Amino acid sequence: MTEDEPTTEDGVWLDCSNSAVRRAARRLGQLYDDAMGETGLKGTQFSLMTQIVRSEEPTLKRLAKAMVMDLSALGHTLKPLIRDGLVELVPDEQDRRAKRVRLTAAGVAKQRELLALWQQAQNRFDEAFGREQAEELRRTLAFISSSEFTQAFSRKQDQ
Amino acid sequence: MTEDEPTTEDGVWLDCSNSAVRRAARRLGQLYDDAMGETGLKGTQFSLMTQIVRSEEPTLKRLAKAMVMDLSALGHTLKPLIRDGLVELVPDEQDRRAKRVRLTAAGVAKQRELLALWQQAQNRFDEAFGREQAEELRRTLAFISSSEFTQAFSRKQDQ
DNA sequence: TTGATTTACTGGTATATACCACTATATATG
DNA sequence: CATATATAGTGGTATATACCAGTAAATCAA
Repeated sequence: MTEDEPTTEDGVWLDCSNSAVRRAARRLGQLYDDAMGETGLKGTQFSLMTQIVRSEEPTLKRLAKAMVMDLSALGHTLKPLIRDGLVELVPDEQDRRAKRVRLTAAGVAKQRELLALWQQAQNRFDEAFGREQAEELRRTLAFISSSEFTQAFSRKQDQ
Repeated sequence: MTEDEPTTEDGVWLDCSNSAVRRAARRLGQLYDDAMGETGLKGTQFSLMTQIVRSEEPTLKRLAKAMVMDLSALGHTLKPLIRDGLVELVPDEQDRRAKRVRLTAAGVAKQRELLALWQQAQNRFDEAFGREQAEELRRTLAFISSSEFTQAFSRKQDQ
């Protein structure tokens, strides 16, 4: 083997937390998307649909907060799912500014179908990474995603 | 305080590694982008420019690998930086299929300017999260990003 | 009750990122 | 050498995601 095309990923800049987490997100995106197979949906879309179920007809605002996502970004992300009849928006009765998000019947069925595929990917992740460590990593990442962490980060601003 | 608008982020689906890492990526993206301030660039663009420097005139292919990014995605991501005169592509002498990526003089200056802002954000992160833990997290994420991990994950495929 | 402010969402625009089909170049094979 | 194959990059299209400027509805204040 000559020295070109090194298999070791040399020279990678590993010092930035932001960069590190995005790299990992790209990698896991590929892995989980693969696992979604021929369903036509991506891992991100499955996550979003699952969060909608968990949140029990959240408003867009609340769902955006749960996803740590910009409200308008969420709106755009939902469009393909609405177009494909998996998700629908229902005006709130009390507050006519608000819209509630829910899965359609087709959406519920699709989410169930994807759940099995997701579980396989998740199992593979846990086995490859170690179940204990995987759980700890998810807790760690949830902490970083929390507004508590954002506040701690922001407080450091003034020296 | 009444029970509407709960400040606790309840009902968040925390079980998915893919979802967890993306949520954290969105959060850190906001934080690091903020830190880039009025420079007109985002944290991702700074990371990319820094990786270009570290890789010493990589080809697009090698840079994509270092970033754990799809080759064509990298091409698209580079476009605004090329348009703004911060990055340039130079055809390789030996292999005329390949193009090498490098910062222009303006790009080098800009990267240095951003470095100081990035360092502040990174310091805040390390203080808020704990320096030791931050380093361990980055190592962990680098492992997940590695092809070694992808192989381990993929081997689990066949039961 | 009316005017000011805040809140929830929408649409536009820009970057981030992936996959696919295509082109051009390089390499391997008979 | 000529052809088959593999490699590097480009362009199109689609989703992911952010910020900003608007609109409409709710709430607060005088």
